[in-house]
Amino acid sequence: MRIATYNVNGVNGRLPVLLRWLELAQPDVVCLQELKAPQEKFPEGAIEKAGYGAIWNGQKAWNGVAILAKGEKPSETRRGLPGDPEDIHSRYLEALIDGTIVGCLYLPNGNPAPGPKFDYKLQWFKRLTKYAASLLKLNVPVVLAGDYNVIPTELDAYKPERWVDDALFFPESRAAYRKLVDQGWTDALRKLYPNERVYTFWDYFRNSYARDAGIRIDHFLLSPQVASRLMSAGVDREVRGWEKTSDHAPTWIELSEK
DNA sequence: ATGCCGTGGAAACCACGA
Repeated sequence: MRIATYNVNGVNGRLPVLLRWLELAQPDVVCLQELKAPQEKFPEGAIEKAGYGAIWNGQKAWNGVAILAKGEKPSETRRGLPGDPEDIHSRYLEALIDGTIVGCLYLPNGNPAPGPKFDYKLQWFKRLTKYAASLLKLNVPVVLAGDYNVIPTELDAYKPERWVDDALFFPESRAAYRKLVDQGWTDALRKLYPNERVYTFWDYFRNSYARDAGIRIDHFLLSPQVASRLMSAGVDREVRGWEKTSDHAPTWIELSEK
């Protein structure tokens, strides 16, 4: 089973690119972030025509997450993180697909830091960490995939020194990510590429993609029941070079059958 | 050192992103 995560930066503006990539890559499951579309404007028909069932948690203009599954509608198990009824951002969606719990998340950016947006990021992180612990306790296959908006280590940035004043690389952000992983999750890409620079995002400006000035912020965290089935992983980085593309590239993992 | 580009929504600019 191949599971992908892709921050599309606008699902309607990105639709041609998304459909082209789906046709090419044929992932079994896809987690999308930054739909930037209200619930009623999700392109359900086009995605269905491409062979995918979908559930989504939309929001006007910002945020928004979706889960697609080839040939079936994902069975929704959760919409939104627990712990803060005041939080109206659409940043979490979860489904049970083929016996695996797939959580699709879009963690807050947090800039400018410090400030209220950074506080919100850390709060959201805390809620995610608490909820993730409860998922681990289930002792079932769980994949937490998405845009974590965290550069975990210096190995995950083209020029780490450029990011020291950024919420994605603040010590608190990295510590929060480390604390989450240390519950017992496996960072799939880093597990398979322990010493290599693997990027999932390149700025639109400064010719970043051509210079390969990227960062790794889209991650897969695997529960032990899934980690043992991890066969391969990668980034479809050529998609980042397409016309009218997102600033993120699709990232994926391949799991063996149970 | 810098939102330099891009998206969406509202309004001929602004918020937001990383």
